[in-house]
Amino acid sequence: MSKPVRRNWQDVMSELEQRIYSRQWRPGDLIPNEADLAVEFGCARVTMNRALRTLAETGLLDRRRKAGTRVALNPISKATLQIPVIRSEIEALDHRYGYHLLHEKIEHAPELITTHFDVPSDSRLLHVISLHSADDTPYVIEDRWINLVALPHLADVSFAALSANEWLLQNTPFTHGDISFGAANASTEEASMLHIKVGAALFMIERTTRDRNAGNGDAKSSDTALTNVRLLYRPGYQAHAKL
Amino acid sequence: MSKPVRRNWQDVMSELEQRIYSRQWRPGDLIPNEADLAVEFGCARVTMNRALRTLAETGLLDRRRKAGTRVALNPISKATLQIPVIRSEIEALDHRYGYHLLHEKIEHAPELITTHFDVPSDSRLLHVISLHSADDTPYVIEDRWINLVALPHLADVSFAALSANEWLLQNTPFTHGDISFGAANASTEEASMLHIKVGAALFMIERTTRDRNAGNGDAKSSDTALTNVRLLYRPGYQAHAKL
DNA sequence: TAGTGGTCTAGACCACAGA
DNA sequence: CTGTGGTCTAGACCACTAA
Repeated sequence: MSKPVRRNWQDVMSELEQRIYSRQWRPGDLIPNEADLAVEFGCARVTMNRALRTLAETGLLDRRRKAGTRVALNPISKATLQIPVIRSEIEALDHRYGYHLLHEKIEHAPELITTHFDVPSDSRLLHVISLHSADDTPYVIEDRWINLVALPHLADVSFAALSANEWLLQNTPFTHGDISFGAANASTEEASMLHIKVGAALFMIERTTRDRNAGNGDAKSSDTALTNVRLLYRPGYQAHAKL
Repeated sequence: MSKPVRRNWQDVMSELEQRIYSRQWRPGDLIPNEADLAVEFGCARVTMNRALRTLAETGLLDRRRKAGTRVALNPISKATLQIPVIRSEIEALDHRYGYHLLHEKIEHAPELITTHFDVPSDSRLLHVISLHSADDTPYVIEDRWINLVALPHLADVSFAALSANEWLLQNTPFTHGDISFGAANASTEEASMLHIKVGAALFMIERTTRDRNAGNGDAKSSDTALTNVRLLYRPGYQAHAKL
């Protein structure tokens, strides 16, 4: 029983992890190729591939064709954050979800937004500001711009009852997007909305979602920004993730 | 050519995505099972499985044995954040990296930390505070506690020249951990370290790394916390990710 | 050019959980 | 109990890229 037969790719992966953690394979080391490892572990190459690929995805290994597989020098931690719908997030905490529409208007957007959306700077875009609350305590401010050029049918939707957050998530397919995290001091307005002191540190998420196949349905306006949202969370809020 | 033969799992996945984005399959819909889809697409079931599994991992599909595969109601966005070594992050921006050790002492830790580490509350833990800078501008404060019970050899290491961040990443294998993101107002001390105003909103990352197979090398003290670090970034800092 | 990872296929068995 | 996804296997060919 010198080499207990590993049954599935997760077991194989664990064993590989062990070799890394135990420093039998040290950072930078070139490890044997898939085929050899598969033989050594007594599994099919596909199984070994899955184990190695998964480790590479988590950043523990670097793989390159012909160059082989190496233990990563900087085990770049990849944290996978789940970004739930705000309502779900609040209800999962057993709080009563509340939603208030504060502002909904077609406006000329600041240049920052129009360049981000890649639309003419005098475009009229839909601006929606709303407040989500948990047990009647303000939870997060949602400040959103919607690209009516790409989503013209949204001009008539009212977000009085249902948040744009939910409506868009469930009704607007997007192919990709980018997101950034930061912090901001509460402005006077924001402070009064959240019932907190001016200047309090707020956790901020800013997200832009895009669609490669958007455009009004005719052209190939690839990579169209659909909406940009800035979420300002109440003080003390933290987003959690596992490594 | 009604059904162009899809060659690889990524093509298959794209076609599946299209059916979702085009709302041919709407949120909540039950879609055909793997076997049927494989026949329809003219590929092996394993290939279809890979495509479906990948979509499920990105949150676009919900899969359950026997219950089948459904288009996710809440396409929970999963953002994968890369957490690089601070030095790499700064150098990648073409800035000169600087490091200053501000504090390094074995102390009694606050209870918050000792309970987190699951060590006796009077344990003496290594406390390291340091400052990372970019082109001589303060970039981030690193406030770290190290579990000397699990990592006794660290008692003698000096972090005067090399940051604990790097040393630990490259020398201390960890199997998992958790991380949280938030915001904090700069305290008087923090403000003076970062050369900013008191109260400025700072983006904060707090991370605890653990090891299942730690312990001093003898026992099976599973799930031992190795170190906890709180990073306070200069105002304006943002972490970016793709969706 | 040759070695390595990336992927496909067909068939098989298993594990889980809904009906 | 039975349908579904989860996985394994062996062999094959392909794609990339370092040498």
